[in-house]
Amino acid sequence: MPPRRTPRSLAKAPLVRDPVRPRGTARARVLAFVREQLAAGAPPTVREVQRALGFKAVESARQHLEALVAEGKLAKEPGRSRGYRLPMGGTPLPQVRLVPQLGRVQAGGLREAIEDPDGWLAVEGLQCDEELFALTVRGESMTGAGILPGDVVVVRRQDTARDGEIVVALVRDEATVKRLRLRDGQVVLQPENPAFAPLVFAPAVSGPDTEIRILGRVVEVRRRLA
Amino acid sequence: MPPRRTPRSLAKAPLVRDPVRPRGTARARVLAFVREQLAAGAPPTVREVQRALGFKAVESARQHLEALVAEGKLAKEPGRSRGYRLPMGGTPLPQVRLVPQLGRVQAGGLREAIEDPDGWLAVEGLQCDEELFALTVRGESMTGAGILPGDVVVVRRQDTARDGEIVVALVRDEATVKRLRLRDGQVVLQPENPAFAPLVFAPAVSGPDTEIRILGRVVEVRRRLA
DNA sequence: GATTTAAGCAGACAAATGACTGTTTTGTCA
DNA sequence: TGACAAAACAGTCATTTGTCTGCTTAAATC
Repeated sequence: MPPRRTPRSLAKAPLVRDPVRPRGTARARVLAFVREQLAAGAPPTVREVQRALGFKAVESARQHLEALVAEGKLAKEPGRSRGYRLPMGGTPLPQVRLVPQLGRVQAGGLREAIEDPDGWLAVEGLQCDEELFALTVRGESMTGAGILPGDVVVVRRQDTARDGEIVVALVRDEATVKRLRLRDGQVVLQPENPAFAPLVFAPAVSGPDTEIRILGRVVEVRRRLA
Repeated sequence: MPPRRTPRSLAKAPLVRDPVRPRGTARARVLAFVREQLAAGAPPTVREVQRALGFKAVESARQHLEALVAEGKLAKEPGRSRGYRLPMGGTPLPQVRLVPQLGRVQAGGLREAIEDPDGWLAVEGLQCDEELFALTVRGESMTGAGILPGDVVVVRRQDTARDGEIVVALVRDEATVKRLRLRDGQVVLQPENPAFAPLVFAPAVSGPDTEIRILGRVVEVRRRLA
């Protein structure tokens, strides 16, 4: 809705469009067009469907859309503009959240790395106020916990953690994944691989000034196979 | 904390130092919300941003959105409702796809189970024409491959697989995850745990009539930690 | 030929949505 | 403190957008 300042020529500007090409029934072409628009970033309005299909009346497009909803080939979010979606069989849609995926984390540069991520990861079912990021695991020190090199870990940003939790810690300017152990006033980063030795630190409380700094807790592990 | 970028009034930028804001600035949270909505299927309206961020005025949300466009972190299609997109130069959003998550797979009931899933999983970067589903792993037979009980595997539906791939196979009315080995005309389902024995089958080609039937190939492994 | 049915058309209206103007609050710094 | 700017707020309006009602046309059906 570009009010006063926006020229109308821009307002009517193109969609992902194809000229008139009667392929399939009108209804099938409506469905195909909605799918294209959804893939292109946003579902279309009824009038965009009308123009794309060459209808002379808005209602023609709307009838096709409603018919597709009745057939179960489309879903609709009532009361919203551009409310047509792909049907999900009645089960509720997961709450998807995008999490920045970081390449390399340097000392102190966590915040900068989050600001300029290498990519984005879709994660579900997590609190909206949690600060999350994702890292790719290097090394085989956690294979015993089912975390292999190349796996992606989703990390909840926090400065402290409890005994037994798997954390991402910054040790000597390098981020590593280990299991945290708190014993006798010591902080131990415990690998889950007999070939690796635990890292033991003195202070029981981590902070910006200590040798070790906890960046966060691992809340999810992902692995892509080929 | 490092100095923030200067988003506003670039002409006067040198004189005015940017104030240090609390962790999740409002503008950053607006950007995150738009990204999430785009991943969920459609960009939000200005008023949806307003409600999500808790603004009491629509204009507050709109100013943030326009500022993000000026910063180049968002793009806008003028003249359209829900016209905010990601800029072409930025990091691309993952193409999120929803995959049905199945509870228990009975013999022959895969198609029915897919039709009526227990839930949906957001998966990215996969071909749109692939038929995918998700399963929860039972048993410890694949711990050596980093697949633990309770993990969720994303499976690409296919009847055959190649040697060495991790597959989901239907054996005696039960779906199991194993590594596939094809040797000397035999089909071997190889566990990755010394405590388990491989399952050996005669025919090199699986089908509806044989003892074993391959349901698909594991393409992703996920594990949630508390 | 009359009836029915489906598809499309035309126009109108109300709600949703984007945008504008002006005011108030809030935080920073001289 | 007071000046200043950014941010947030409140209210209003224009455009878009969904939806409704009634009408026309064409094909199928009896």
